[in-house]
Amino acid sequence: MSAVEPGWPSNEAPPTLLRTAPSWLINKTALYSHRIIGEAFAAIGARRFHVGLLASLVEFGPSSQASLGRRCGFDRSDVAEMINELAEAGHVERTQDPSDRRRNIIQITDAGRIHLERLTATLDAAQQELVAPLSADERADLARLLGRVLDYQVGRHPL
Amino acid sequence: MSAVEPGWPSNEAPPTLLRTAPSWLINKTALYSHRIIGEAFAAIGARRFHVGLLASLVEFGPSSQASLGRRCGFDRSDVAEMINELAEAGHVERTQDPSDRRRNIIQITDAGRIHLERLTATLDAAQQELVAPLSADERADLARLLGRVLDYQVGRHPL
DNA sequence: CAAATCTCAGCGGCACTGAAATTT
DNA sequence: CAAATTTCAGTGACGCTGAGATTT
Repeated sequence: MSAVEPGWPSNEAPPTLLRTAPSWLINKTALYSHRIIGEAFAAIGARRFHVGLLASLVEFGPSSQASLGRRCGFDRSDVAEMINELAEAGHVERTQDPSDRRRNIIQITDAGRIHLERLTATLDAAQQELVAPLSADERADLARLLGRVLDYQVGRHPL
Repeated sequence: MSAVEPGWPSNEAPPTLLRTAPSWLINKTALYSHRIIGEAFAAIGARRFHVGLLASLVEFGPSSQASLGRRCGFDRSDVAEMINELAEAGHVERTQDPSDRRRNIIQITDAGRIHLERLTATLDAAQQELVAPLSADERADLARLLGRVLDYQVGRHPL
């Protein structure tokens, strides 16, 4: 048995300080997550942010851009751009709120719902690839632990 | 008991699809990690990449830039820039390898070792903040699970 | 007036690509 | 010639800031 983990080139393993640092483990795992999910979405002409926005609109109904941003953890200014793209693709409709004319009301379209179904299936498959080495129990543990950290941090600073 | 997790604005929780997606949990947790560690390092005039490179040089001795990049998971071209910065600050020395003149030999300096000690202390404190809501056992579980995912992914595609 | 919303222009950190030059 | 290393120029996704215009 070796001190080096499987998968690493045995002569060029990462320094112990990184290997045992939760922040490094989280960041590098997030990098693989980006790659795997990003490629899977790109293969169907989608982007990572689509799924959160559309799922939000389905679960909570029509929303303002600001509310969508708070739910999904996107900056207000980025949401404007994202909605441009989703509206251009016909996945959402943007109308002005007559009862509060500062706001846009964003609604998902039928095409958007269909798109979301593909996104969900694609995301599920990509995520299975991501956490492939973990058992079902371990996947649940990981989600639980990350959720605890996230809840705590969100309580200190909003997403 | 409510269905909404603590910390979230009760009326603007994230959609269930995100909340239960491992990729989203990882990405958002990584975002907080970036912020917390980044700010802690900025407060002492340091950057996140310093710690990995310097720790690598201490643990494994003088290395080429390519080797440093493979150990820490940095792109070859980014390493060149990073070493520029560390050399400028006097934390490393860059000399040409006489036995293989393609390579640079990067060595940590005494100032670099002192810098690393500060970095390590700062990182430890920042990481405690990051995983504050978890018990010691849970922190170990989280590191173990992330490490398993990382090892698996590194085996498929290098860092 | 204070606060919220939308929009735009721009910035910075970061991962990455492609290509050139050198050396093995 | 093939492969490895360094370097540079540039790209793109992403998180974020600041400011302006509008409305509540």
